[in-house]
Order: sequence, then structure tokens, then C-alpha cells
Amino acid sequence: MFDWDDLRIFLGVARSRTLADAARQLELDATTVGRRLTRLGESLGANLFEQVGGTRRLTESGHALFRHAEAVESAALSAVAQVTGESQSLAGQVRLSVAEGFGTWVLAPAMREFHQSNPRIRLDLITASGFLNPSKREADMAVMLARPQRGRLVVQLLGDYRLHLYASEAYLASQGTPRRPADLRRHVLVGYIPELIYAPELDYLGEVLTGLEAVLRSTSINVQHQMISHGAGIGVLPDFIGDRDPGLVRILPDHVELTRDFWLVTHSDLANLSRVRAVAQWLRHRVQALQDQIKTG
Amino acid sequence: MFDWDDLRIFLGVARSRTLADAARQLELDATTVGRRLTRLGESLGANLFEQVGGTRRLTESGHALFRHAEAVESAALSAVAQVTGESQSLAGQVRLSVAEGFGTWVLAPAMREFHQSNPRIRLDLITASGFLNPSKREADMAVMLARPQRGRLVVQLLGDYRLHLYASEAYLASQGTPRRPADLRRHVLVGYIPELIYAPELDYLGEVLTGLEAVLRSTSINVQHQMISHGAGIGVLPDFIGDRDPGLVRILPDHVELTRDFWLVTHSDLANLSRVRAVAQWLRHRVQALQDQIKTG
DNA sequence: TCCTCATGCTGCAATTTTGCAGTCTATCGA
DNA sequence: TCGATAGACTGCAAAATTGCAGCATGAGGA
Repeated sequence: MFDWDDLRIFLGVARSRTLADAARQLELDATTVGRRLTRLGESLGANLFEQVGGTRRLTESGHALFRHAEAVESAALSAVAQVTGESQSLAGQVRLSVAEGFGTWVLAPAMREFHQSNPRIRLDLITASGFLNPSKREADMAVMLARPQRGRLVVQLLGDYRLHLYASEAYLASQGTPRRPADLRRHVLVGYIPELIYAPELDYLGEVLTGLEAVLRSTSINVQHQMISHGAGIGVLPDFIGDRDPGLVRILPDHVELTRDFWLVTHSDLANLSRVRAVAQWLRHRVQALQDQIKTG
Repeated sequence: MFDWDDLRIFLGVARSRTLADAARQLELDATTVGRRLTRLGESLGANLFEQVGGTRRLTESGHALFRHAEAVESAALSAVAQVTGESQSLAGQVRLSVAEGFGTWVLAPAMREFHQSNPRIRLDLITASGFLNPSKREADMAVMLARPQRGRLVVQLLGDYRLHLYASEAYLASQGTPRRPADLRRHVLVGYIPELIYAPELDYLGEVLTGLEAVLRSTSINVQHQMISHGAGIGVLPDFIGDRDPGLVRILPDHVELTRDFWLVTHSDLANLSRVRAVAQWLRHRVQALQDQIKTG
């Protein structure tokens, strides 16, 4: 019988695609990772990876093993959770991946409250460019804009939010206020950098009016907001950003209104851990409050 | 994260109840087994076993872990099976536990045929006193007389067989032939040793007539058969033994006829391996042939 | 085209793991 | 009550695993 622990290493490499990366995640040396992978392959008599350029891809055998290895992992994690009583305890670490705007404007202001309710949960708020993938275990949970199609995930709809065009009063005073969507072509637009967009749901301008292109661009919604707020131009912002900034005005609110959904994505293995449920509940409350606030405000 | 391989050791100890025994099964030193068990317990922060006399019993935490560890094992075994192509290949080892009589008189004569059909399967026929337990992985499959109640097992009814009282013509010539069941009390009876009986289904004599006791006893049905065959007394034998011996005669066939079932029990993890299915199919055929033979014969 | 950076492999030393003896303890049977 | 047997724990040497340093290779950018 082969060493079951080698499956843990195998999973790491299969997910991160390089030995070095896997080694970091596993807190081992890349050499060790390589050697244990070789050992596993030998004892199974199968070639698990093919090296294409810098990265390793699973072979057919590798894919077959991967599914089973995930099952092993799942069982092992449940084992720890149950035996250590972790599944019942509101303690431990949760890594949550969110979009930058949501993290900055919705979650960050409420973190104090969360920590007071759950002092023993360490909540890491990750706003990497691109959502980290719970199915790759880069994060435990993620709030995403689209429902992921595959993976061992538990997905639930948190709610939706609206977006409008915003501009500062200073900008409108100097450049005038657009009356019709077509007027937008004559204005300075603020938006994302299309090549670096990490979710198709963020491609707002194309939806507002075909062919519309931003000239002031950033990968960061916060940078965009600051530009708009300081009178640089007109841009699409979520209401939970635009409405909070008293210096901003909605532009063409009757013509341009976008809606997006928030999806909460959790790895199946973790979905019934108390601490994960606590975070999920908090997220549902935050999004609920967000929607109530917009309605009444 | 703890070493997943330690779960393998844990399972071994949980099943065999002693370090030394587990060590033999795992092909490790008992010292190593003990130390890795300690390490696992420490990294989970739980006491897994309590020592009661010579044996180790699972604590509550241990029980919780056990179920998960079995899930890990199951996934790991599937992994090997699939990657090595073992699941499709008619090769490898199968350990089959059967009752001695069935093994000797039904299976052994057909082993040549099995081997010719499946030359790459090594079939171990185990006739230990008592059935080995597939759920403890002492055997891969077992033909049992009763349907086991629990365990991760796949159970199917193979068929039934009949038993009658038999005696040799020599015995009857010297001691006379019983005419009524009550006559049996005056005869020399051959049977099992009640204290050493390993399945309640083997307690035939009580079923024939209350209070009937054997004086010539053995734990082995083959020894009993030899005694009966050589004129030592009257005893219950399966028809597949008694009818094959031309020197034996059925006694009181209209009054005494017992029926027993054959159950094929396979560990769930192995049930869909080709080699295991091949053995199962062969067993079904053997039992079918046995029943046809009795009917027509 | 060259340079830089990161990956991944080989040799070596340090650490860890493992197995073997020997010892102690507990259970079973005479 | 006393051996006999088997299980489990401690010291020590052997073997394996691991990490580090150095080097080759290949991809991406200036």
C-alpha cells in the first residue's frame, strides 16, 4: 500500500500546477514535493503529470486519481473537524475572497461588529484581482458575481445590487450633464481595463451603450471611484459606493440601471463548519441590510 | 495538517485491537505503530483508544475518527484500483472465506476450472474456524450461513442447500436402522462441539430432536464425515457431502430435513472490482450447479 | 537578442523515522 | 502461587526522509 499522505502532496501539485507553488502551500520544500510525487507515481505505476512548459498538467491517470484524492481529502478534513470538535466551535480561520468594492464598502465597515459577535474567528478578507477559487482551496469562501459551474461547491444567492452612472457635481458643472445615453460619447468615461477584467460581469460600459470606451481606466473600483469623486469623469459605480458619497450624482438614472447578483460560494467540505456558517450568516445579513438601505434611502 | 498515512495505521489498530497484531497486518514494527498512533492522537488533540486489559478499545473520539478513516480508506482504495487499472483487470488476489465443508466439497473440486478461466487471479480459500470478517478486511469475500447485520458490505443470497442424517451401511448393519426420530436417542451421534461452534446455524442436532447430543464430536465437518463414513455413528451432513459418498445412506429422510442458506458477503469497496465479480459469478454458478444436481440426482 | 527570474533537478548534511533488543507488565492456565 | 506467553514501552543503530545550496533549463520582458 502506498503512503496515503502522498495524496495530500499530489492534490497540492494538481491544484497549483507547479512544484514550487505546491511546496509553499504545503509548507514543504519543493524537492520533497517532487520526490514524493515521483514515489506516488511509481507505487501506482502510472504517470500522473505531463510537463508542458513551466506547468504540470494532469494526465488521464492523474485526473482519475484526482477525484479520488479529493474524496480522501474530504474525509480527512471531516475527521479532523469532528474529532477536534472544530465543527461545533466558533473558532478558527476563514479565508473569504470578495470583490474589492464589496469588501471595502460593505464588509470592511461591518467587520468590527462581526469580530465582536465572533471574537475567536479570524476572518481574512482577500480582495485579490480575480476571485480565489474555493474549489482549489485558495479560499474557504467567496462572494462572486456569477454562479460557478463546477467544483465541489455549495452555492447560494445572497442577493442583488444595482449600479448607475455617477459623476461629481464639480465635473457636471464644468462639462454639462448628459441628457440622453448618446451624449455619453462626448464625455470622459471612467472604467475597467478590458484586458485585465477578471469577471465578465464587470464589463459595464458595453452594456450601457455599445462601443462605449473608457479613457481613464483602472483595475480597481476604488481607484475609479476616487477619480469620479474628484471630478475626472463619469463612470459606473455600484449604488453602495455611489450613494454613500455625497459629492456624487446619478447620471441618466432612468436610462441606465444595471443589476448584478452576489453569489456565496463555499467549499462543500467546509459548508457545515460552524465558523463558516457564522460567516455565511453574517454575509446574508450584510447583503440584506444593503438592499433594505437602498430601498428606504 | 496531520499525516494522512497515520489514518491507515489507526484503522489497523482499531480493527485488530492490539498494536502487535496491527503491526503484522501493516507489515510494520509494533513500535512504529505505537508511535504513529501517539503522534496522530497528539495532532488531533484527542485520546483515540483506552487500554482495557490487553486490548485497546476506541474512545468516543476514536469512534468518530474511525468512520471518517474508513471513508478515507475507501477512497484511497478506489484510487489505486482505478489508476492501476486494477478495477478492470481480471488479475490480483482475492481472499475468500468459506465454511470448511463448502470449501472442501463444492469449491475445491471446481478450482481447476476457475483457474483455467481466470489464470491471473490468485484465489485464496480460507476455511478458518469461524468466518473471517470482510468488514474487518480479514477477507475480501465470505460465503456465510447468515446475513450479517452491519458493516460496509454487499450481501447477496447465493442459494440454499439441504442437510440430512447419514450413516454408513456398515453401521446400520451392526446397529440397526432408526425408524422414528425418537430412535435416535439410542444411537451413536456424530456432531459439532457446542462450545466451539462458530455459527448458530451449525447447531443441527437440537433442531432434529430436542435434547439430542453427540458423543463423537469435532469442530470439523470433514472429520465428522470421515467418522460417519467409517461407521462410527449417525450424523447430520449437507447433501453435497452425504450424497457424494456412495457408502452413506440417508436416515429418516421423511422426518429430518434441514435447510440452510448461502450468503455471499463482499466488502463494499471491492464489490465492483472485476476480479471480485469474477469470483462472485463463479460462486453463483457453483451453487446453482449444486442445486440442479441435487434436484436431478 | 540578451537578461532576468523562477522552476526543477542533483549532491550533501541534518533530522526524523524505523526496526531491533531488552525489559516490564498483564493475562491465562496448571 | 507460579510459570509461560504475549503485548507494549525504552535505548540505540540503521535507514529513510527532508531541506539547503548550487546548477541547468526555459519562459517572458527590455
